[in-house]
Amino acid sequence: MAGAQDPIRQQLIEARRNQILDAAAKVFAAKGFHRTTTKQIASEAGVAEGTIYNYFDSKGDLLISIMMRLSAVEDVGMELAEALNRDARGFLLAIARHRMALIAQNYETLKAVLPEMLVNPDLRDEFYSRFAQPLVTLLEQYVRARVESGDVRPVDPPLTVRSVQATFIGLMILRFLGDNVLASEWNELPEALVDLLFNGLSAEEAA
Amino acid sequence: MAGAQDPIRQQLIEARRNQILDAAAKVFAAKGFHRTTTKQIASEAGVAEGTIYNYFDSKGDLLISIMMRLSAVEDVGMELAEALNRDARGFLLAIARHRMALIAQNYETLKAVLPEMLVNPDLRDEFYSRFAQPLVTLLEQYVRARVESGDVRPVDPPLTVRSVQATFIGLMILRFLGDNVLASEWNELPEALVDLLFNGLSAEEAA
Amino acid sequence: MAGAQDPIRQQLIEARRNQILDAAAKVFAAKGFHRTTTKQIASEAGVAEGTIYNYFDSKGDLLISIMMRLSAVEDVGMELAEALNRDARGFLLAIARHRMALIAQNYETLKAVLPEMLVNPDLRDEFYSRFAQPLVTLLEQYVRARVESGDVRPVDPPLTVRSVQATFIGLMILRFLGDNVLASEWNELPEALVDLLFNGLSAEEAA
Amino acid sequence: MAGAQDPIRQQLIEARRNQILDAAAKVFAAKGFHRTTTKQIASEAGVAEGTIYNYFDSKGDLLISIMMRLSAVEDVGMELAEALNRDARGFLLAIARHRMALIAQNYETLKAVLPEMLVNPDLRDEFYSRFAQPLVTLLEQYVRARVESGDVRPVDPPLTVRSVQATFIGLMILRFLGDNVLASEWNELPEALVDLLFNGLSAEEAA
DNA sequence: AATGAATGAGTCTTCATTCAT
DNA sequence: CATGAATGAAGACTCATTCAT
Repeated sequence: MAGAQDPIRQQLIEARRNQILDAAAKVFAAKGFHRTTTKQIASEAGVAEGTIYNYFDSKGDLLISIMMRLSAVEDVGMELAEALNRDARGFLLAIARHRMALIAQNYETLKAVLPEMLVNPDLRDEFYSRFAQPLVTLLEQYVRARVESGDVRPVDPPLTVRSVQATFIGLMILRFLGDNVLASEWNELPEALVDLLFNGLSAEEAA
Repeated sequence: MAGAQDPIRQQLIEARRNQILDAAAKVFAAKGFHRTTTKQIASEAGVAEGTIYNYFDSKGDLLISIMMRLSAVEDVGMELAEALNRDARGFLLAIARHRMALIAQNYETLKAVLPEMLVNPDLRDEFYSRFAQPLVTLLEQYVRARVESGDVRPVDPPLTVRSVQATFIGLMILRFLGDNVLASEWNELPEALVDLLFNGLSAEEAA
Repeated sequence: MAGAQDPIRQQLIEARRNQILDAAAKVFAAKGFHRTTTKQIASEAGVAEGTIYNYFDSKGDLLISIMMRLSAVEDVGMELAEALNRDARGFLLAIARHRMALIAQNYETLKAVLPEMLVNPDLRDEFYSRFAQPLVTLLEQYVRARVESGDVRPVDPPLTVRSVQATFIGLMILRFLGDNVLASEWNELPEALVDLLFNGLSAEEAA
Repeated sequence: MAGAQDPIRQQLIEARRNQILDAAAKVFAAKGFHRTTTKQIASEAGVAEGTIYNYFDSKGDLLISIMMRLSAVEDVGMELAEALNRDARGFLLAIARHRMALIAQNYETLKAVLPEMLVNPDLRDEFYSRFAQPLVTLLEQYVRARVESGDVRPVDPPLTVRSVQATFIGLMILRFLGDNVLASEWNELPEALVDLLFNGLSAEEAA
């Protein structure tokens, strides 16, 4: 009897958790973690305040759980396994598209988590090791290889790669800050970005 | 009598304000705005809690004042008036150096202000209109001009310019997140960055 | 149909009530009434939280019911009807043994009830009128009679009797407080106690 | 300047602490620790809720501090140094008077602390080692010596001594429970008690 | 102008109790 | 009857702000 209910109960629990996390992410994104009260989250989720604590340990646990849910979505390795086989431009474009899509699809979550992350060591380390570091490492290996093969100019790989990574992050921040152009042209960004990063601004041919 | 003292009094007041703002910026940068108590700020500044309120309206006013002090430092127009006369590469390098230096010199202030800015509309607008927008506007004008003159490839100016601006911001964020390479190689960044943005990654000549 | 089930149902209900009360007494004794949650009681009893409320009105009702169950055990009159016929020493010994045994056999229950009793008027009155008062009254009558008959010295009956009663209570408290000697020598207590109360400490003969 | 204020400030702090502890003890005694709210304590003390936390870490700290203040009052060694030189009866009387007076003078404090002590290990250990244990130890040494010297009958010292100690505690409990006789005759208790403990109930001469 | 004790509104969190299944 | 998720009132505690000295 209970055997059949267990999976159902698990699903209900998961659904309720997501319901609460969605509400929390929405309010955190709108007002910031500290300005958000548990009462507001409960109200947004359509549950009582106490219900939140049947599913999460604390308000801080909500934020961490929001980020964990994002981690589950992120999967650099998979997506880019195929990209590695492309030429440099194709690779860069795949990365850029993947990144911009990730940001667009998780806009609220990221807006909820990022400001607090800059200030909370636990979240920071989690983010850095899950999102920032893996991409930097992967890019660095790729750039080194392509510099050796001659496809890419002899740039400084660590700094170059961090600059590329920084561009993704900075564009997200600029969107958070309310930049209207980015909001409306977000889908054009990967192309423009790759054009910039791959070909550079200079009209002159590289000597 | 008061006539002679006024300027002196003004200086004393200004000194005390700075003493408090320095302390506040330091603690905000270390623990975040909301986790910082006025007691901690007072302790760091070596004054009593009440004294803070003789110079500032509220805790929030401290943050705004910290940012205002940064605004006073920033002076895009001045610095770049001369840069406009250089060639594209020189211009970009001047901008990058200026930006990286600004970040390095105001590291604590920026770390104090930025996370809260993402969450506080007042601060956000102030930052966007003072720091982000002016540079974007200036860059955009420059890029348009140089595209026309043929010095710069026919890129999409708005997106390109935002990407450049985003890179500066993203590098700052990555430093906040504790990236060691950026911390130690910060001074090498402008060259590497300009090399990337101006020449691009591609080893092939632009057709 | 229900006619035959009634007695059985009554037994089942009684069994379930006792199961819950046993669990409650155990946890109350270990952690105190207020620090105990209904969830802990349910868990200890092996039932769901809601089930408790099918048998008891409230958490407080559990405590009162625990005490009522103790009242049912206690039966001063019965036990001492025979003791009244003994000589003074035998009577005192019978009382002491009865009391110490009662405490030992209901250690957990008493430890659960007593601290809260000191603080809860309802429980206090119940305890005082059921346990303290009857014994005091009985002892007082007995002492008065024996003083008149000359078996007992001309003591102040009310104060003497309360002192004797106090000794029982105090020994229980000292055990609650973790006194190791009392825990291991509890069975020797009645003899030692009667020796003290009956003969006194003095080596000199009463003049 | 500040040199002269320090002692004054210390006195003010001590006065405010005592004001709050008095209020807390009063309300704890009346309603019990857990049923007392910090708001009630504040109201009773005539201060704001927050003020309590300028002087104490937590509600629990109030209780511990109440007990500590009692510890400062208690001074078994001093009082009884002189009593040791008396004969057995005089010694017992001195102890009894000292104990009954201590209870009477700290009635509220004890009523506040004792119930929670039975349930809180920290308080329990503090009480046992400060109040129960020292008196037991001292009595035990005294009884052993007097048994040897022949002034006291050959009783079992550990159990006898604990019984005496238990009587003091039990009398206190009976008062807490609302015994009217004890409340009105408290001052007569030491004599009656010593009469009982020293001479015993028996009218017969010890063989 | 400086101080820091006092304030009390505001928040997170707990947990006894209810009730739909 | 049994269950346990949902509830929300209640309470301990924090901390920005005030103000008498």
